[in-house]
Amino acid sequence: MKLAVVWFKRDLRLSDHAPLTQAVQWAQSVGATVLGAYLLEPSQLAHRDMARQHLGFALETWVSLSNEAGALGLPCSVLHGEAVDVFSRLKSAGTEMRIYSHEETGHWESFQRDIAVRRWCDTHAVQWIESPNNAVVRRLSDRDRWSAIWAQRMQSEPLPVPVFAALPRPSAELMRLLHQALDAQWLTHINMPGIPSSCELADSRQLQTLLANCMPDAPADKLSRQRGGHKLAWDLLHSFANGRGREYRSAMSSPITAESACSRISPHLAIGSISIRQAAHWVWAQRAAGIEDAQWRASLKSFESRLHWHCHFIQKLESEPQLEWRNAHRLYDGLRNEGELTPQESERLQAWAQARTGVPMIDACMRMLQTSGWVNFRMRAMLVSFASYHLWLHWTHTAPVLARHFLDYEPGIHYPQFQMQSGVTGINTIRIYNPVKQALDQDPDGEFIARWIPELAHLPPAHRAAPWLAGADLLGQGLSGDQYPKPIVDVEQAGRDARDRVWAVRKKPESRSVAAAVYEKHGSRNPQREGRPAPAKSAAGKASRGKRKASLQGELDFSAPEQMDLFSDE
DNA sequence: AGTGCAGTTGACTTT
DNA sequence: TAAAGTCAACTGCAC
Repeated sequence: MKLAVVWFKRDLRLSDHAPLTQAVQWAQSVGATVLGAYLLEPSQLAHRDMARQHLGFALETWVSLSNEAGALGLPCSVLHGEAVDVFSRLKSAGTEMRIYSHEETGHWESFQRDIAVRRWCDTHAVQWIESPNNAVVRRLSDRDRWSAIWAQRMQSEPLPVPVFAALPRPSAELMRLLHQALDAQWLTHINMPGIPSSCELADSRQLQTLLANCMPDAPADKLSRQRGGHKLAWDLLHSFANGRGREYRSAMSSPITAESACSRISPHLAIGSISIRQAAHWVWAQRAAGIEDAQWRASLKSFESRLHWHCHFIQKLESEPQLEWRNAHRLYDGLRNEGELTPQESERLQAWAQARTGVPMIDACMRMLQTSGWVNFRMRAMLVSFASYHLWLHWTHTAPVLARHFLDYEPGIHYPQFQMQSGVTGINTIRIYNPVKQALDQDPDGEFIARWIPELAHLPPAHRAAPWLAGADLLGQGLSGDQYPKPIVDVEQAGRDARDRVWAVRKKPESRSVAAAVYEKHGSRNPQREGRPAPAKSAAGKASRGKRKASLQGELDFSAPEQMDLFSDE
């Protein structure tokens, strides 16, 4: 008896899924049965970055995949247990087994889990065939070549949903063996005739027990987060194209306009209900139709570049998984406290995480995130900047907090971004966001602050960005410490202090050579972004400045590469 | 009309 | 997708 297990990880889709396609091909050639499996692994669910919303979104996506797959004739099941354990049980059903999956770029524990699975497969005569994920390259030796690989991978046609009809149905004998091997409680809601459907999955007592064990302290799922399922992902792209995204490029910066002008497909990309290649082909199809509107054209271009950057960041974690817990540029080690928090640090971390820093734009963005699981990129960068610079907290303490809040949490984007926004990569410009300036720029009417911090809504709009500057007469009218806190730091002073401390490291003579090594391994080689000569100016003084700049370009220019950063697609 | 000057703008540099 | 600082050109206005 032959069995091909398609191990779905963060690639919950049926189309453009190479492992699934390959499994079906093999199964047809040797008469094997294909089983689609989604694993709920206690050790992975217990990771500090995981929250119930992630599992909720994943299961919604899985249910839609599983129902469609069932209708097409592919049996799918959720299997509970550690990966090696689950595969051992499947193998013990006496099958000749193969595992098909994508290469996963995840956090350290998933990396270790994959090593363990690989070792188990090698010693148990099980073939595990992994396919590359999007444009991420395993064992990339030369960063210079990466952009070309991205283009090559993206340009090939997305794979269609395989035809399952010709596959042998799982025999009663196989089903009996699987049930026996997995034990009834390990095999949940297989989508085959006569077996309960998966729609009650998220409410099942089994799952609640599992969650209670793995995430005992996790807050409840977010009620107003986006919902999962590949159909919803495509709906988002359609509404984006039908007007919502027209002003994407100019509207993505303000949290007010970004909410609807951004594509919002990022959670779907994170769980893989749509592939980067599918999204890229969608963009190109829009463009092929011819675009009259300059604004929409610019927005689409902007959107496409984010698909590129998505993989660019994940590639960093793929190439150096230690980035999850170690600075890219080791000279920054020890700058902030990585160990146990002092009581003061702990208080600052709590205030930030609980949206009571007393700095309205920070707290407003954190509250939006807490409620919905999403805020636009610029505001995410500001939240990280504030924690890392003004509050002087090490990113290893703050990254898990936002990981649990981001519905679109993607480890490969999250950690490189946290390092970048904390100024510890050495190859990126140090960006210290001023939350008061951001409030005035992105929320000039104080509308966003009033929405998320009703305690401040009675203040005149001009005072909402920095209520501590408001006169005593205004403060007396109900704005007091017991309603909305005073700022826990002096924003101006803390920003200056942080800048001085980070630049002190950056200016050390040995810093430059380490940065060069970081750039060699991780830096962006996008020719459109880098080494572009400044446009020549006519005036003599400007020409001489231009010349000076040009002469510097032979050296490693730390400000040009990596100028464009993002947490996720917006 | 031309000059001096404070204030503004924009390009560019520094941190 | 930073923010602050520098510098020169420009502007509006008073005289």
